Amino acid sequence: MNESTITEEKILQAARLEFERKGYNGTRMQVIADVAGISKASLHYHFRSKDNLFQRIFDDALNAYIPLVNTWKDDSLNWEEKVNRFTTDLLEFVQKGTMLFIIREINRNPELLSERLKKSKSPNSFILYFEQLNTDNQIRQTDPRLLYIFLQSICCFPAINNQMFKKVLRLTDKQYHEMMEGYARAAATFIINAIKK
Amino acid sequence: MNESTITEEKILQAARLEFERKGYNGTRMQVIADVAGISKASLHYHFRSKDNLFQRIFDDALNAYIPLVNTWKDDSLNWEEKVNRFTTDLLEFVQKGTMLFIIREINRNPELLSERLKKSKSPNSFILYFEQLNTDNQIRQTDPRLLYIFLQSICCFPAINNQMFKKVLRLTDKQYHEMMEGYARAAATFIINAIKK
DNA sequence: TTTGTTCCTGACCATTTGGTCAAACCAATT
DNA sequence: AATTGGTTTGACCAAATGGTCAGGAACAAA
Repeated sequence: MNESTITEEKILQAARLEFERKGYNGTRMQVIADVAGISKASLHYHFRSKDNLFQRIFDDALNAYIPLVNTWKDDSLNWEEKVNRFTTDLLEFVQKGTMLFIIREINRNPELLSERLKKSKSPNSFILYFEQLNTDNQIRQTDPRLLYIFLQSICCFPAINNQMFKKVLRLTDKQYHEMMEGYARAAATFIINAIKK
Repeated sequence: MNESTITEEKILQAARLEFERKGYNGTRMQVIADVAGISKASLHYHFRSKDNLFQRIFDDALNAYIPLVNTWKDDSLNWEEKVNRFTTDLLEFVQKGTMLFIIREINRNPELLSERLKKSKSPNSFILYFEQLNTDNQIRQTDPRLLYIFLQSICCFPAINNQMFKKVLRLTDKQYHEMMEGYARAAATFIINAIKK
């Protein structure tokens, strides 16, 4: 790893931190430079502009997220086990705090999504799988699209809205964290119960 | 309604629009003034500063939200009917687009919440109600706090993440809107199925 | 008509912020 | 030692932005 790559790695790390925490509009190039331990001029040398740097960070975030929610591994597990793994994987990602960042920025500028998601070809494999389960009558008849939304919501929202949940449920950070330990499993069970015959 | 109140109402309306769409950092006082159809100086005459105006808008938003999620009306409906009404009410509020605003700003500055929520005394009435249902063995044993989170998530998240859902599920605006028509009912049924014995 | 009050505005200000640039630095090559 | 090419930086710039202020318009009270 040469000198330049090291610096760029430091920049990306700092930029990720700032953009995720403060959002595009709240982020200052000077702060990124400070956190990365370099000058602002050097920052601009490596990444031409704020927009440019942001695009890079946003792409990385989206590329980590999309495969996670757009694939439904085809393996030997039965559907209940699959639901369990899906919620676990999703929750692990979502804990990193990237989810609010993605949503916030898409909302600020919806173009961000359209530019990047045109390619995908066949319908979501999650949908296909649950359509089949419906046809085979293995679950209570449920619109797979709604099911998808329910599952995503249950997994993603607590990570985004944790401040509010803590307050309203009167939980300390520690208590909330403890509850979240078993959350993936509880969520999966809840969903399974809802559609099991 | 005197001259001043009319102007202030126009300002508040414009400010709400801007703050909700663009967030605190993305909002420009000049734009609020333009939308309200007055000068920036006049804007400052009525609301001393940007912070001041923002506080007002944020308070209004929070005051519309909190009672909605913190109360569980005690009436003659049975628990399934209550779930139905709760989801319906919550979804109606959430459609207005205020939810992402609240979450975004709380995340930017958690103080916003702590300042405003210290007063509430007894545990959330939703929790109390479902604790009782558990004790009476009327539902499948479920941690009421988790249930609360599940319900909130299912209702709030689709309104926040709609851009993403549309893309991933390959739905047009019209299709998505149609699906959302019956969403409150579907969500309630889903939740009821999950905890019904 | 004069005086006073409320509301409104153009012009202006200080600071912040993304971005540029010439000069310096430094390691490798000749 | 001299040259070269990539990297870093302090100083600087133009635009944007929140905020101020003196004065003007509108209207009512004296």
